[in-house]
Amino acid sequence: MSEQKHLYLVDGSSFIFRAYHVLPPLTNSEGIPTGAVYGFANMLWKLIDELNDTDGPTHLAVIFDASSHTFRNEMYDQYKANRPDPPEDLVPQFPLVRDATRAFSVPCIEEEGIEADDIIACYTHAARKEGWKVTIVSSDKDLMQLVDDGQVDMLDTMKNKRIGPAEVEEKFGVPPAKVGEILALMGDSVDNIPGVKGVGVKTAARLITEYGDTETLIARADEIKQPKLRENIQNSTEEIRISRKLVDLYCDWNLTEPLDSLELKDPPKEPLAEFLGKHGFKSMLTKLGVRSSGTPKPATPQTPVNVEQVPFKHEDYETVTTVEALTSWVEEARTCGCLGFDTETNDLNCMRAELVGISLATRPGRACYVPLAHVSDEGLLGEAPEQVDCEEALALLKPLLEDPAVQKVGHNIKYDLLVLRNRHGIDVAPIEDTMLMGYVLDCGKHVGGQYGLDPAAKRELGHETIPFKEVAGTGRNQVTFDKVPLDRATEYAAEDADVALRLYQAFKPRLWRDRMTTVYERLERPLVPVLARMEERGIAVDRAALSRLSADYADRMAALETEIHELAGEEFNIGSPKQLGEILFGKMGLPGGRKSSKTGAYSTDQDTLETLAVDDFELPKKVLDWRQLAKLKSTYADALVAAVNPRTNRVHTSFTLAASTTGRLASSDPNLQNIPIRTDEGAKIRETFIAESGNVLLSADYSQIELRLLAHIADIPQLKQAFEGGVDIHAMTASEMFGVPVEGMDPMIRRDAKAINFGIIYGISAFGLARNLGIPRDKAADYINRYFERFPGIREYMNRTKLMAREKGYVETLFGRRTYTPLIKSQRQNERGFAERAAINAPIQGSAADIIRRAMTRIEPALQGEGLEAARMLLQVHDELIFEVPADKAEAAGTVIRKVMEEACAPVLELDVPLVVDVGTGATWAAAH
DNA sequence: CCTATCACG
DNA sequence: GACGTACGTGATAGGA
Repeated sequence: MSEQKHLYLVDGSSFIFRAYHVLPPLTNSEGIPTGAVYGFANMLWKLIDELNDTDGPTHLAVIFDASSHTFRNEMYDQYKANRPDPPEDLVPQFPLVRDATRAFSVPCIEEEGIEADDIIACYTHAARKEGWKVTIVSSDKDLMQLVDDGQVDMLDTMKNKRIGPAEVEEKFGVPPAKVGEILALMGDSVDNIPGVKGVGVKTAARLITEYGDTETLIARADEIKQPKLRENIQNSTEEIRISRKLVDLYCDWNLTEPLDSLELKDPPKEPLAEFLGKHGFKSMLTKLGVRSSGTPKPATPQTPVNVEQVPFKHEDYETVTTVEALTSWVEEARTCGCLGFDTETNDLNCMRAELVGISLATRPGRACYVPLAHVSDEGLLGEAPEQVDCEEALALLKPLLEDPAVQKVGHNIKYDLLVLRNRHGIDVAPIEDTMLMGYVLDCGKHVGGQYGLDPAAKRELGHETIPFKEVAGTGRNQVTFDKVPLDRATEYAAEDADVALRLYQAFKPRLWRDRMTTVYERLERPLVPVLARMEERGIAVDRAALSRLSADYADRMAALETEIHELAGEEFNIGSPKQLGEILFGKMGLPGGRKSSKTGAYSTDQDTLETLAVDDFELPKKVLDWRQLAKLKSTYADALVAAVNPRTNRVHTSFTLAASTTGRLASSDPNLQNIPIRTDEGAKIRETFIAESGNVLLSADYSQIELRLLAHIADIPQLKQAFEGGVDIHAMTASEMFGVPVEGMDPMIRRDAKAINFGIIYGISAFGLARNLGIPRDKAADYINRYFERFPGIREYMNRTKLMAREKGYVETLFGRRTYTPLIKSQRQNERGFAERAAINAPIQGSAADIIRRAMTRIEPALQGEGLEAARMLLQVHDELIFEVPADKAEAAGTVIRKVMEEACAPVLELDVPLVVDVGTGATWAAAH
């Protein structure tokens, strides 16, 4: 028996997945995930070392899938089309697993166009012919076809179980040789093998036992007794035949490695020790007889650096002023794979900004600044400092910044992307953004601009960065960056690139540890270039129309002002809430004056003034009108004219990915997400947003997306049915609550139900609902109780969500985005109340935000695929996307856009409710609605 | 710089 | 029983 050769064939792919799911998300010192690699290496070790002589391998190979496209895709285009992508923290482990295999001196075998299963089949057949024993290390059911009495078996190393013909027959009810017939009938939803509807393993086994194979079954299908089954089989003959072909293993391939070359050798110690040491697999090093403290030198020149151990030394940063120095930095950067990167400009607004310099960091502590457009600190009067010619420097930098093998790490890199794209034609890629990493990791923990570079450096690295004011001055003495002397500029600018690189090293392992890599890589990073393009395109406005509106508003305001002053009996500043309050509630003695607890001033907000207006007081009515005009004039008409970029003649907003606690975007400078629409006067502003001639604006918005998500997340059958059937959701709610028929519903009752539906999304309270509807509080409480009675799932959702927030400290969206709720355990009940309502709202608002983000990353490629790249996405307003499209392409583009938006959850998720998108087009934004 | 107000989803 | 309360943003003007 000792002469008996025994080949072990390891199904590499399936094993990686199993190791990944079993082991915790370990990372090596470089922050690269290695959990699956560790599991894999351990298994190989076991196979080599621990099996006894009679069972163990004399020959061994690991088989991988080379690519996802194989000959089966040629046979059937839907094959494995539903396969979700592997988890993000598994992807970088694929090459490492191959490294591990080679470190053990075990051959890796893979072949473009065929699957690991086929390669395994080919080797199995070849070895069997030679009279060898074969063990397939896998638990994949497709491979069970190969099991054979006495000569071929399988080994499930996770369960430590051998699978022979008896085990196969137990599982499938037929001998191994017939397993292919069974698989063809059963189908496989994961691989998209159709099979026959309603046929599982039991039925398949019965049919194959009776008829022998699928062809005979098809030929004699009319003999089947059960009518439904007979019909299904007769209707699926094509599917059965294609399935039979798909599950069949291909074994005509010429072996790339001859059988004998797979002979198991003792792995040479040194490369193995180096591999194990590099990834910190200490227990295995010990087994190998190498003490981990005495681990050989690090394997790569890029020493794994402990971020905190490299001090910040500003004097070590280099100012690059010659072509030679720049060339040498570019060369160094090319080898480092991951480059810290930042740009300096003369303006915070990136559409107006001019590039002033670029900084690079190749490893923590090693960074430089390349000034490109610095002038003397006296401006153009003095002599400019020596620097590389801008064009020449950018020509040297462009290949680096566009090199697909060098990741450019920036903090808020969208800004840098735009500056370099704008007038320099450099498309920086691939990118990483440490601001977005910090945002997904800590969303909700910080407020305001706390994801910016300076606070992040303080928190994550314990480092105080040089404040901008320190180099550029403050107030009226502040200068633009091109006037900062090069030595100070270098300290400041190079530090930013250095910090970005260090933050990357700090965040990357945190992302993996918290399992937030997918959120970052799917919902944040890919949006950066998409938003950059939207901002760059901008949107056209009718300046003349805006100016006319502004003048009209000014006239009407002046008229109102005179009337208001007459009514008040004195002149005062209508725009001052304080003065207005004194007039209304002090001097005139109107009823209902509420003083705010904070400032002690009377409240004069819309609600208050409207209440007074109902009682026919003239002055508050006129103030309301005046306020509306003042708002429209200053915030919109005047501001939009001023925002038109003279270079492009369009308005370019800036979208922030890291602004909100829920995952929504924010728009600023100017904010184009709050352009008026609700009143007729306001809609006139929206009419000034126009398409270029020959084009139309196209608006595509999700209908009731948050309520649909509520129905799905809280699992409310009535809501789900209403959405499924296209029923008016608010009328349905009213009908359920008040027992009135949907037909001929009183609009006021529907209005109440609508307010309640929205209140629920906001984490309803009786007080809030009462105020919103202008009804007594006990009546509002009664409404809420009735709602909970009719839809008990809502209360369960609210309780479940609050509990999750308390126990884990965060809540999450359907796609895994987290919002931390630090105040959920506050002793102050008002703070706690806020946190609870925000916790209830965040999964709903945030899931909607995730969905439109997914759509936005897919829409441009989808349009391109249809030759519709002329349709350009311009704006996002939370549940709406605005495009500018050549008029003759609008219909086709609308079809593509609708499809992408409606299917944005797939393939990760299937909602219990349909998503519906309304599309409209028109010459203006108002008309597109 | 903070507060109040109001535009949007 | 009292406490204050709808969720998420950004821009503007007034006033300390």
